[in-house]
Amino acid sequence: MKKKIDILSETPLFSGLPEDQLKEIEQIAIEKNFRKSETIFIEGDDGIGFYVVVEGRIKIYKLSSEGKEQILHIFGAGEPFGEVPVFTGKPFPANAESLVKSRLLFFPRKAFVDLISDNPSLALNMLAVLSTRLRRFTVQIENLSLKEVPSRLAAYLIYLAEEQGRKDSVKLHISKGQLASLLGTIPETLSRIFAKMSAQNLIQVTGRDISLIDLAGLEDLAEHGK
Amino acid sequence: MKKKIDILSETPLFSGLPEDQLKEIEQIAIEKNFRKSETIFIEGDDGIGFYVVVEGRIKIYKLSSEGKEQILHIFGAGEPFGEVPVFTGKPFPANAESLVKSRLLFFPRKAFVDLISDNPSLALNMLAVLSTRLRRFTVQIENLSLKEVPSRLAAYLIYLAEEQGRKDSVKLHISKGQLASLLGTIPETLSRIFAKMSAQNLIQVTGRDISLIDLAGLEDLAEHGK
DNA sequence: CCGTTACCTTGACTTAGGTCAAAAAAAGAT
DNA sequence: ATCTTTTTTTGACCTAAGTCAAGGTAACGG
Repeated sequence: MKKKIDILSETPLFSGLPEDQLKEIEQIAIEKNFRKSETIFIEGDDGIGFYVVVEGRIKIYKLSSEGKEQILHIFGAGEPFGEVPVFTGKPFPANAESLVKSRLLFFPRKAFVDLISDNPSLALNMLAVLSTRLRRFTVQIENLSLKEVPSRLAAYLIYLAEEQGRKDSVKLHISKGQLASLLGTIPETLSRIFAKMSAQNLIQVTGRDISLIDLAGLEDLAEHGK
Repeated sequence: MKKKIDILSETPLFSGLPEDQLKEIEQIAIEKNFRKSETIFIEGDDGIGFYVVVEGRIKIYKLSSEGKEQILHIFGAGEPFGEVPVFTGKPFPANAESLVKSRLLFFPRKAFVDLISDNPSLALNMLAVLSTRLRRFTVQIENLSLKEVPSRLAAYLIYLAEEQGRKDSVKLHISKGQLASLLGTIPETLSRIFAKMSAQNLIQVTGRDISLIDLAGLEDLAEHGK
């Protein structure tokens, strides 16, 4: 089991900060544990602080009035989430739920704002985190509105391959149903597209393991359409 | 013609800052002027600074490989844009173009980061700006993925009515073609939906002037589907 | 090991909304 | 005003992807 301070020093939000400041940060952090599928907050809740994932996996999502889910992010170890209300003063704009048993650190709003106020590096780190998040949303909007589902899936597989440091196979860390929700579609459609891409010899699917057979083909599919 | 410093004090980014700091900020700002339909930056350009709109209107957008456009934001007086590269160090994730003749202030990256570094209020203001932007993107993703075009249009009209402080009529400040792009659709579809909503006596359209005849009906359409 | 539950796939069908083409209407320019 | 260009509308058509329904497969607790 990792120590809190080790996680802190590894998260981009706190990277490059001197030891004594990390200790201060650790002081205000409160550990919270969640089992699988627990709600951490829901849309409209007042945000009295934000979280950093120590271990586990958290999904941030929206629900339509008919119950369809769109996943906005899936956060893992070292990633902060729920910061928006800290700086806007408005409620959470989305829901958060643990996908697996998770250990989180909670940072109360006021204490954290005080910390940022006399710590420019921390402020700049947080600005970088939020800016990176804006960048990702830009890509997500582009995908949803300008690309078709097969292209989104191809792009996601390529992204996963880079993230996992392999270039010929990837392992999904979420169920295919959740992947459908992340890509802005439904399980039936995703299943059919996996089948089609397999038939075209772009990939080979075995449960959650996916071999990328034709990376160039996938890149082409991701950029231009089929 | 407004003075630079008046605009600065009115923008949320600089609100609440003491006079002498505003003067410092003004020092580093460089005025730039653009005619209608000029490119300010394109996706992939290195961001050497960000902008604040003094007057005019700027669209931030993405293009698909086939040339379809998705507008991400339309910014008016007092609003900053192009800040993401300042804090991530990566290139612009989207394109920016003037919709009309516009006057901007440009803030060079380094000078601005220095300013933020010894000015916690400015840092917190910038965090609030970015957080608000994240919130808006959340809504945009929700709209694109969980709502149909008529609902998005209804929601947009309601938003405009609030913004313009009237509750029975709004005036579009962009062309219907641009509105289509903002809503993630195409002009033909938007035109048909305007026609249908008029037939249903929800609205009445006269050029860019739109009367909101049945606000309750619009709200229902925006929340739940047709 | 077996039953239950959750997850995934496949088929038949429907539909929102996109494409293409052309006309009509507005907005600018000379 | 009149011509030109841009914007908007309308019609006929097509297709990606959603819905509904039913099996199949894998995962899990007892």
